[in-house]
Amino acid sequence: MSRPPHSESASVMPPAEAHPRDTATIGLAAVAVTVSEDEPKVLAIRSDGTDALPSGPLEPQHRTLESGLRTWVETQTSQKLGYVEQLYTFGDRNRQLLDENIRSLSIGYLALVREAHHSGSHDAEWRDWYHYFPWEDWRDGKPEILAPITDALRRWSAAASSAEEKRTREARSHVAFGYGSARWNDERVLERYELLYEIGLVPEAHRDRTPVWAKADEVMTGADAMAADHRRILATAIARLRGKIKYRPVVFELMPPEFTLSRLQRTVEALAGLRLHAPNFRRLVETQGLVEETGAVSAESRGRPARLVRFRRDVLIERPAPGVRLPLSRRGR
Amino acid sequence: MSRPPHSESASVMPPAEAHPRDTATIGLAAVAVTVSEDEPKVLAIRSDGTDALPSGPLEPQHRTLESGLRTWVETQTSQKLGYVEQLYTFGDRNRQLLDENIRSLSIGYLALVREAHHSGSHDAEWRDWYHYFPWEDWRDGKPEILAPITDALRRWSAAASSAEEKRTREARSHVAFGYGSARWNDERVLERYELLYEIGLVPEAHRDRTPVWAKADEVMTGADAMAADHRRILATAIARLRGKIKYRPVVFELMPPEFTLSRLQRTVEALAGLRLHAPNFRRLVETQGLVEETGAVSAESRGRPARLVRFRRDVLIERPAPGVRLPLSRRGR
DNA sequence: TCCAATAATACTCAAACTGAGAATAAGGAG
DNA sequence: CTCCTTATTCTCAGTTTGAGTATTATTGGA
Repeated sequence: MSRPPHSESASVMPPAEAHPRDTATIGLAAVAVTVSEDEPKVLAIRSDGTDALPSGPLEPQHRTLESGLRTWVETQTSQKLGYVEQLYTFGDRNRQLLDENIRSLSIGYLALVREAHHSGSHDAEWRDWYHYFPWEDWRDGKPEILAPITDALRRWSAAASSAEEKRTREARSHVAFGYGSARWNDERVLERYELLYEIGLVPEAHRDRTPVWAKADEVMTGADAMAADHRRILATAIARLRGKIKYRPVVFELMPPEFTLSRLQRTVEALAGLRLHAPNFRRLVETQGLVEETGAVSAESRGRPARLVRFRRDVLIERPAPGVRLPLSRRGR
Repeated sequence: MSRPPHSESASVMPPAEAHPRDTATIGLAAVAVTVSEDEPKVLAIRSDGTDALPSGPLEPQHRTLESGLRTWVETQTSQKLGYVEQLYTFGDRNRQLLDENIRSLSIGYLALVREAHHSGSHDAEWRDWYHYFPWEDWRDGKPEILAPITDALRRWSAAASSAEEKRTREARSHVAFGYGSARWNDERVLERYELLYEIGLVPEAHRDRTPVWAKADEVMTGADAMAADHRRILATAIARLRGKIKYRPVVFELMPPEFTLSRLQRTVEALAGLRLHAPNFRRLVETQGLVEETGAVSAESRGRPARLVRFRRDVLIERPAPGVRLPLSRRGR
């Protein structure tokens, strides 16, 4: 009755017959992130109006999934990637089968890039990720685009067909966008995007012909869409990164070898889309032993010069799971 | 120069030509977890000696990846799955191409099952996951199998060809297995397994013909291997689950509708492989408002009867990211 | 030259949270 | 009735966190 497990290792299981019905094309898509001038940037390919992530199909000459991804990004953008981590494998949401028997999947990756290389002739560009998600940036207080969003969410809740349904819609809206009974949570990026998609406030939903509540003319303006499901992949990446900086020292993958604590703080703020309380932030970084003195001093700033520090490699060994917890400041909350 | 992004959505990009060189078979594999009698169990298929996870190839009739997975698990084990989450997509580690042009990937999933269904005629069985990872269970103090492991790790470090290499090996061993300068970290399950694999202390490494340091006769006894890369997938699942219970109320997916706090505690302990301090555990659960009184009382235990509680659904709304942080007890540390 | 603005850094304090242990409560078995 | 077992409550010191205030070191004018 039970079939043999999937034939991943031919050394254990006899290989399944290679039958065209069982195949799929694998897309590889990269969310390459850098922070420059205190803004989070993502590597995007601009063509005919819509932006896309660097991506391409997995090919036989790619030794591993990750090397295939690196190759695609390099050929498309001349950008070398540093830290790379797999995010998620997306099924073909709208079942756009290429032909009857072949389906397509895409594997999304998060990549962190220290030095943004300026692509010369390419149509690749580092773009502020808040162009795609303006509601995610609370560094200067509540983003203005949130007002029309919550208005629409309220109308959506009001349009529910039952009291039960209405409560569910309200609860989801509150949790996702942090109003009413709930607080803003910087990590719920994907949840927010998916809610907007589901309701139809985002152009992708209409383009994909998903059945939605909102009419096409209610689609939100002021935020850029992306090709295919790339904005969903980007949302996944932002969510993952925002979560991860809190328990793993990944921010340092985005910092130069030597940096000041305020530069570090502004980098974290850029990613989290939140302001932090400076004294508490430094206390945290210092007591966690995440950095060490270089002895040098930065001349960058107008005010008091800042000490230059570097990442302490050994924290990876010592601490169980060091990261940069977020000492929030009131502002913008 | 830049190629069009991968053709996931035909509505945006022209579909790439369906070329056999670009295809792959997709395996779906499930780590179905339950906790019964205070032991963490995983659904395994036993055949000819080696255990395997329920798994099978993605097929055209599967509507989504997840539904394909559910179908495979049900046909192979008659077990219905509750909560399901995608874990990771594994490339074919040993490049076992089925033929020249088709490669195989497998997508691993974590599934949580409240009530373990007892498969009658199937060769499927719920097995204690510590059979595969005996070193992961610290509930009764340091597991005995750790002694031979750290011995081997020390020999491996000593066998390094340079002082630099030696230090790296020591650091990795210490971090992974929590001795020397580092503490045991319950979440480093995958790291530990991969280290053992890399060194060759685990039979899979020899079976896969990976070049390893250890000779075949040094392979650890007392732990069960699995087919293909299934033990790696299981390690990924355990690591994910151990991490997740700390910030999301997922344990409740494994609990019956009503339960006692000590049952809840023993479930968490089973998953984390650690003992917790009971008074602090209840304080945590109560102050987080994760449960509510049912009014009823359990007659189960020999001592004082325990109150029955149930999961408070609204915590999903209220709290930013509630979970069960682990108030460890000294014992076993 | 000195003052204002600016940025970096240090210090303080109350509130909340944690780890640990002791103490008490409510049953069952003998 | 007493001991054993498990559940539950309390206490307490130590640590961490959020928030505010103060101080220090520069630069750019007035």
